[in-house]
Amino acid sequence: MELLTGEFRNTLDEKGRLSLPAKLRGELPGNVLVVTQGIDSCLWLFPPEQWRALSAKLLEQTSLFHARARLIQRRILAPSQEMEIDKAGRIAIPQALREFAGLSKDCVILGITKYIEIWDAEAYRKYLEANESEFLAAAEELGGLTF
Amino acid sequence: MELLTGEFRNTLDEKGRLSLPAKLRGELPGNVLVVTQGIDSCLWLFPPEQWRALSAKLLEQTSLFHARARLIQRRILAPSQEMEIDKAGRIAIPQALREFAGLSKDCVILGITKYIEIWDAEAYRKYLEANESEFLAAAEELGGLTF
DNA sequence: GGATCAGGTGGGAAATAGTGGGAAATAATA
DNA sequence: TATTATTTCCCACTATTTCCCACCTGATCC
Repeated sequence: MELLTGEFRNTLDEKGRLSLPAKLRGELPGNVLVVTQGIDSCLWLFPPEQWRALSAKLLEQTSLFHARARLIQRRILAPSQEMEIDKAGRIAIPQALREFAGLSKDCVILGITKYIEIWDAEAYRKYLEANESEFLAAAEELGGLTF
Repeated sequence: MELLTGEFRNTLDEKGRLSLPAKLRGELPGNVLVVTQGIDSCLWLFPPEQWRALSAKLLEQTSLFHARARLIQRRILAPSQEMEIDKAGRIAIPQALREFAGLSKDCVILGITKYIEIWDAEAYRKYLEANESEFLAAAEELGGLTF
């Protein structure tokens, strides 16, 4: 698996299906992805292997008897579902997740090296707009990196 | 049994029955679940095996002679009931538990890897809303997890 | 330029899941 | 014991999901 990258724009159809760009699909190990709620209003898609690694780490740190742990479990682990990529290269996004991310028709698909994000196009535009200055500040902090 | 995950939204009918999502049902070992009061206003559903393990651990740590222990026992162990899943894939939620979790018509069903939670939809929305900043703080702390 | 191909989109039909409700069985009440 | 209420079992309707195929569009190739 090479690095998953690229920004794409596809449409969610009436049945809640979204085409994964062929460029990304080509880099995936199989035809199954784990879809879950991201932080910020987007969805995260992981290849099952990666997800197992991440969720195992999360589970280690959490106990049913700590409020914070329950919050993490409910917010990240619980919403996750394994979904199969159909013959046309689409995944069906479960309804609860569609609602969470506010997906309507136009979606943005981001390849972020090891996982994929899905945003509602409009929501993503607003997110970028709202965080532009924060981004510039973060970039300043990276100043130490020489290039 | 794989991991039970996914967030679903089903409706409690007039007779107090709730469909378990097929996705979750498929991962369950049998057709019996132990239902009990959870922490926060939700119900917990365990496969009998898991429940035995958890309740045994709870009992070990607790003594009849400590007030706190009795509280744990009354709050978690006592309300538990074994319920059977009917042919249509539903479980009947005992009235006392329905009241505890404030279940009305719309319910949220969460698969949390080893057990299932049931929430009133509205109550869950409020819980998430009330804890959003706590969640973001917790997520920041997870920053140590490399991925 | 026209044919071919691949990626993306839409939709019909069959199968499955979720929901509601009737009737029999059981339990509770007077 | 008669009556009422509750639970259980079963069936039926509806919505959703899944599977499959067809179409459109833009790029490539001859």
